[in-house]
Amino acid sequence: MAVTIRDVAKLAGVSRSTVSRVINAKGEVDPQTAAKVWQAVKELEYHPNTSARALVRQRTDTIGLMLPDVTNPFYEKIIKGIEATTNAAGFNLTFYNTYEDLAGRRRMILSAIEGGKVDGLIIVGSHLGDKSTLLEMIARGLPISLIERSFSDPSIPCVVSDNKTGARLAVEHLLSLGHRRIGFITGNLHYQTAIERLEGYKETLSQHGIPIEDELIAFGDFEHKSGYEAMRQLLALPMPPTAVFASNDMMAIGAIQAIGEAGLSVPNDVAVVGYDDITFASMVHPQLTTIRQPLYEMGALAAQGLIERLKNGLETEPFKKFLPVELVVRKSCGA
Amino acid sequence: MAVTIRDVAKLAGVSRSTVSRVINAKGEVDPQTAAKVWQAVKELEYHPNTSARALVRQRTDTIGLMLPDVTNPFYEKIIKGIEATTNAAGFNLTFYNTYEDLAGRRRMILSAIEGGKVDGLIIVGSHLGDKSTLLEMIARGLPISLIERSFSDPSIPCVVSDNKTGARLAVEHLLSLGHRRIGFITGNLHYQTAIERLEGYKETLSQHGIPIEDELIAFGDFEHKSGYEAMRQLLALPMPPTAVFASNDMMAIGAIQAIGEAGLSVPNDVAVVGYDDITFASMVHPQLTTIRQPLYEMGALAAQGLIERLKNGLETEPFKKFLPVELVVRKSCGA
DNA sequence: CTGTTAGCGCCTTCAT
DNA sequence: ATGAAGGCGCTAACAG
Repeated sequence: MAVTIRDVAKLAGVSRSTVSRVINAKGEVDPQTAAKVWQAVKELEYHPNTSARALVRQRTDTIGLMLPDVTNPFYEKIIKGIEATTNAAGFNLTFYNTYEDLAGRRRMILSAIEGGKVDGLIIVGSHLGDKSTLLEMIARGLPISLIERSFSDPSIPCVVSDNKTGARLAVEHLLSLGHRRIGFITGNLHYQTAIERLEGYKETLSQHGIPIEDELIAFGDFEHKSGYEAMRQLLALPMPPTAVFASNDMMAIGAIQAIGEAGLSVPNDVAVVGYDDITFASMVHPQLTTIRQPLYEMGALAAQGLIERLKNGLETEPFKKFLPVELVVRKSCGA
Repeated sequence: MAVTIRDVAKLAGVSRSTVSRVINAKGEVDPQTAAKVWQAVKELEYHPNTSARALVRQRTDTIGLMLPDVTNPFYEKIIKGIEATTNAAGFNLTFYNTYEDLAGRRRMILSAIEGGKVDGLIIVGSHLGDKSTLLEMIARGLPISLIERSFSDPSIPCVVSDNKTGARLAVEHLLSLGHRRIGFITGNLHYQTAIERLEGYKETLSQHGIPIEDELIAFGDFEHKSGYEAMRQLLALPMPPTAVFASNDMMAIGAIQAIGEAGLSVPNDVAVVGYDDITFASMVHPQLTTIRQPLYEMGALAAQGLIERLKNGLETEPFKKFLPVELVVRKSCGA
């Protein structure tokens, strides 16, 4: 059996409540007794039982992070930002991979929070079809923070970045380099970010008096493979684009592969811009010109907001953060 | 307050123990009452409290996965293999990022298991300096499974792959392509895998009558950046290698970047072989020739072994798995 | 400053 | 087939 608080109490010659006071630094305790208790704790290598503690405290001090897939490189910086913040605040972090399973989402959220597995939840990048579930959860008062998904409803805490401006920066960069036939690879259009970036692309072209050609818009789903395929499609056009803006870096990397396989080179034959600035963007050759989202900061802010809410209860004002993005010029455009 | 088993009992007009029997499918219960209970469960959206349940059952049905950094792409396939297996067996999975913090490792393990956060632990790729901690934990009888780290002690369950043969396959492939000056980029030599791959490189060259030249061995640490820097160093040699074998794919990708920046091309000027076959290996351009470790399977096996141990107690025989690797020929060697 | 007491929500004998 | 009672390990009033 594992060592319990009774064992520590016995060894230290005090009551269980005193041990509890000492290890939780609550209430006044004679320094002498405290020392004896710590001594016993060390000697027995006592570790308070997490379940027992959570049960009586009615909180777990852990936050859940729900996203499609932890192992997707896109989430790296968001995760690091969240992790740093939760760690600093003394919270544990546990991951929930949804694998896009819309049907299971509602149950997952409920079982996580209502089942007392976590005190609150951070949800990243949810599908537009999740709308009603999300609204219901918020209406119930469940402590939830959203990243990359916003609602006009002011009661919903969320942090998003400026996707439209991001797309504009990308397109204008290519325009300034002299490109006029600029292809676009969409993300999965069931996601808010994908839609906003597409809108940004279209609006920017229009503003510069360039007609939008449907054949220059290829549909992807944010995955590497779809970027590769979309690029092949664009390359097969009678008049292929001289530049391509992909809705995320993974697809941009896929596009670069397709360009290379076609015997063409980046940026000489085709310029490529990505989106996100994931770690890999600067690791591939040529290094990717891209739009940087402040992913680490977004994670940190979402975590911070949730933690505040957890500490102060519902009286905390729900926050809405709208973060700026920036163009990062590297090698894939020949700039 | 969250709904508890009392609420369900009251609504269904039965006692709490009956509710417990129904939801856990234990003991005989009248189908009629069972139906009433399920009805109440649904109506109230009852979710059993995880802590209370864990406290009385003395188990959490969750397995911990301890690794340096979940967001490192190397772990993707291992994680997926573990996750699929634990899910299928009804276990939850929680991650522990160690960030190479040797000092904290012992405490993390103890607090996870002794604190009753997890029933058992899978530890991936631990530093050689962890030896005593690991041995101590095993000696205590803690349920732990190791991946990418083995001990001669038969009581320690571990799954590793054949690193020496992997290195041999890589070197022989380059040899067969006519290369004679083959550079090598080591991994972090505090890890078993790095040492074994270095040994494989040296032995293979010797067997083929090629002298080992120290200047052709550059030191890396498994990170992308170190591969880049090691390659620059090799390229600066009076007589640079015509081929390079990197101890993992991330460093190989870094090496390709350095080669490209030097105005040379892969595979025409320098051939490159990686190791691991992470997902990215086939996403970069040119696609990476590499040694495939059965990472998914390694994860699955480690999880399986741990779960068996958890179910059967200590009487389960500790397992040792030694898996084969294979050469995957793609584009980075010009084969 | 310290001990006693009473649960937290659930499962599990033991009766009935 | 069902209910009553006890306790998992811990914390938090309440006394003293």
